[in-house]
Amino acid sequence: MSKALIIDDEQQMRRLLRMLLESRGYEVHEAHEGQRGLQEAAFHRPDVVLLDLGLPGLGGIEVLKRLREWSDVPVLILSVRDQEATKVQALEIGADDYVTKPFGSAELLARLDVIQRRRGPRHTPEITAGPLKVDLLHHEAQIGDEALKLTPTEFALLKVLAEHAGRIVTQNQIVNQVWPGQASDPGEGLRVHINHLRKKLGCRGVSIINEPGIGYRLEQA
Amino acid sequence: MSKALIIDDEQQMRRLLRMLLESRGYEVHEAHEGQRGLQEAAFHRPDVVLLDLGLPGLGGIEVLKRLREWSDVPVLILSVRDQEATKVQALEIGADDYVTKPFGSAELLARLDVIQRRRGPRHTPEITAGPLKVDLLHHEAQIGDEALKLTPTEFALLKVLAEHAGRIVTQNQIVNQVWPGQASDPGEGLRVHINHLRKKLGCRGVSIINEPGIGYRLEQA
DNA sequence: GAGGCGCGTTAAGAAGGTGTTAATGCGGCT
DNA sequence: AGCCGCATTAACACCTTCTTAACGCGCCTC
Repeated sequence: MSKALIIDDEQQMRRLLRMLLESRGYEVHEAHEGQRGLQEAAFHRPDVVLLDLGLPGLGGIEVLKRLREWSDVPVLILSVRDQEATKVQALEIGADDYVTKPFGSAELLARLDVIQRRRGPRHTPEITAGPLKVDLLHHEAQIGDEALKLTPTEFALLKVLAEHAGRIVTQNQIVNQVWPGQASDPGEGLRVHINHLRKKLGCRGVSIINEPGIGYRLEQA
Repeated sequence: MSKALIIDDEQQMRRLLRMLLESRGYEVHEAHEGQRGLQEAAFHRPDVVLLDLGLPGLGGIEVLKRLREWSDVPVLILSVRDQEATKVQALEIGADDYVTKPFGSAELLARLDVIQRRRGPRHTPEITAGPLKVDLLHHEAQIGDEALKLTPTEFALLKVLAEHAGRIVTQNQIVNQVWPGQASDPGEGLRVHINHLRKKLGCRGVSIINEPGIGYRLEQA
């Protein structure tokens, strides 16, 4: 039997969804709050997740992000928000479909079937900058076809630079993102790791440029 | 490069879609009529199909049916009709998504990405990675012809690694899947079980590689 | 041209993560 | 009750990575 997980704060909506799903033979679990939903997901291993975007506390987008850190379960977003930007964001993060409330029950069930009959490779959020690809989920980076072997610090550093590829990144920005919670030490050891990165990048299409007194910039060359 | 096929009778719509798709790097083919669309699909083998429901002659539903007789290609339905029954019918026949005209271009592109990353059914009750076979149904694993005697925890661990064979699996991912519902303790005992697995795997074609600070990777060697 | 400043590079100690073995505790089985 | 298998915990040696420090180089200022 397939298992479904409902994450929604409105009790009425949960009841409606539960009825729908149970009529389809699903084993249904519920959570009324994001944090709790993640726990339920880890525990019950649902075959499909129905996630409301308008959650109190941990928001729907955030729940989806965290869920995708370790699971590729099909997720259908339910929301009252019909703004295109929101839809696109959710879909890009890894949602499998986006349905606007109010919705038709038959359509919802049909869309549930669709996202379950096609399971595919995990959606991997990644950053691309020229020949460089940074896979945030798997902590893998590759340049062209060749994989880079990076330490955690080097990876975090490359991530920051790649996110703003082509633009200057302040030393402060880098330090704050790579070593969060620390004083904004203008980077004694930053230079060392930049150096390591440069060596590993070699001269294969991207290079780290220094902007004296300001910071660094990832450049395609 | 991915190939897309547009089947729509309105020239203006085809031009709009072509522009959108080409801006995304697709190689675009068009058909203004159902029968013709099927021929194009057979000839070009597109990676995704955008199908209008309101076609003259051979209707969109009929096109989808015939397409599904021999092809698994992801299909996104475009239609001015917003009736639920129509949506459900299309989705049940095998459409992967249903977008109502008029639509937002960003949303359309996002939904295209989604249905393409979901490609390829993975209902295999069995995972293969080089000489390693993991039978999820019978909870058995074998390497070459020889069966492995694994404890439940070791099996769950090997399963996670084999599912993403060749790629890095984060310690978080492992812990969440092998010991669900627990705090994401980066595994005191994870190392022990990895050790046990390595011993049982021996040096018979697959090995577990550690990516320090990140996780593990199952590698054929 | 001498000095200061920022940066690149290298080396070495410190910190933290990992591999391995052994001991403990729990539950099922005889 | 006693045995056995497995999960968990603890302990320690080892290795990778991080940090710190030192030094050379180029550029700018004075």
